[in-house]
Amino acid sequence: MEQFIPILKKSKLFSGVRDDEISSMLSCLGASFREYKKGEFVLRQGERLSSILVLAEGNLHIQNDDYWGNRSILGEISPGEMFGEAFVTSESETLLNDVAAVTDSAVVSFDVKRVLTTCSSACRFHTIVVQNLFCEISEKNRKLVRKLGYMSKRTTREKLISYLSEQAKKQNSASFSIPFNRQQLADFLSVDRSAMSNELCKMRDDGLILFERNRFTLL
Amino acid sequence: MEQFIPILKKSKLFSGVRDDEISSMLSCLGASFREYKKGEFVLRQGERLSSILVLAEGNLHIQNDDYWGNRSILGEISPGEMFGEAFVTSESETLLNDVAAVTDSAVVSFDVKRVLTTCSSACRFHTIVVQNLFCEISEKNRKLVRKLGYMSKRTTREKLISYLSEQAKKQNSASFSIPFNRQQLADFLSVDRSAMSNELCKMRDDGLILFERNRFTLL
DNA sequence: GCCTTTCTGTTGTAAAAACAACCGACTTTC
DNA sequence: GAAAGTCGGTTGTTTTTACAACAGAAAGGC
Repeated sequence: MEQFIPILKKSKLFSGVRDDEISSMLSCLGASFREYKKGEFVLRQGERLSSILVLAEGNLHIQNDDYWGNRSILGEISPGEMFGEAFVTSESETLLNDVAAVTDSAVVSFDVKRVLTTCSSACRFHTIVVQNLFCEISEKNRKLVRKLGYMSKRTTREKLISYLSEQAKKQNSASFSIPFNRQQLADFLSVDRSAMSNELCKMRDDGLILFERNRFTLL
Repeated sequence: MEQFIPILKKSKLFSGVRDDEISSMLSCLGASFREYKKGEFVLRQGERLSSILVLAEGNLHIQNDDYWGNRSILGEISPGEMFGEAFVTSESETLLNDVAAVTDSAVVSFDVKRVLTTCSSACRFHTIVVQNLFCEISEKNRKLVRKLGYMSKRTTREKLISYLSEQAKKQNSASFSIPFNRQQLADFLSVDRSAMSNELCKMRDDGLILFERNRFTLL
């Protein structure tokens, strides 16, 4: 487990926690670790979850496939990000989505309930981690709200504009890369890929954007 | 403020906290209270927020109106529910939506940062409230994920079915009321009201559902 | 009661998206 | 380096939605 301390140290959840504190938390919380091959499922819809997970390396998609094979991508997880946290508090509710490894990935998991329930809050790291936990779950919340913003737009063009604008803002530049290919972006925005591809080209012809592969520029 | 203790006691945030503990928290956290008339805005998009809010009575909508007057309803707040919590942790980010009073409402606000930052976690209520806070923000998170589930459906019919099924499940009955009228439901699902109304009738003709006003039965 | 406002359903038309099929460019694999 | 697979773009058709305008029912005010 020790090899992940540098990675965990950079994660938002352990931000501000010293190496030796992380180390003691890992053993205290019975942290475990697992690797996943590209395409493998880290979590499956309908499962129950009792641990919080942090992606150590790789890339994950939170997604959902219906009977007819239509995929919907809820979000994307980058290294250092926490996931699954919203489902550990509910005894009754099961996972609403699959989590799949887009590339070979490594995941660290541990029982965050213990962070919240043990009365050892006197320790410095407990206080910090609880705050970090709250910050990161809030951020996830805002991410979902922003996504609902894109999805509530009525036309594909509006969805694209709101998503791309947000990315430009986030990356502080009119030129930026997105973490999706065309099919994935379409699944993320819940539109048809070919129709979206078509709309992107129209937007380029209208002088709104430039793009090449997953790199976009807003004009 | 004291008059709200019975209401706050029933809220999820203070679940498991004794009256006298709530009382001391209120003063400790400098809780304040305000009433809003029907139609008034409790929060406006773009504002910064430093307090967590709890609805004591009435009904609120988290919503967003674009330039052309198209409204999008993100969610609905019932008495006892917390809101605004996802925006207190971010110094930089401003509110993404308005919060409007659908009926005359009363709101209690207090600085939850103090719950998290003070080192007085030794007190019983601090521990409980932090746990409650985590549970409720997780629940909010799941609510958003569920909403994204409805919105990711491609057709109005599918959106309606997924939303109505979820309500039936939540209320544990094939017959249930929803907290929206037609226009509000359309704004919630981001579809056109008349088209949705039309689709509902087709679904009734197809023997899928029965409805009258805001009461629905799944068949 | 009567008037006004709000709510819901209906219809027709125009616009947009989904769907399906295909093509060429580029990658990967053996 | 040939074959298979992936990716992005294009086109035409069908389906669905948005939009607009209207009408009847229900609710609320005076």
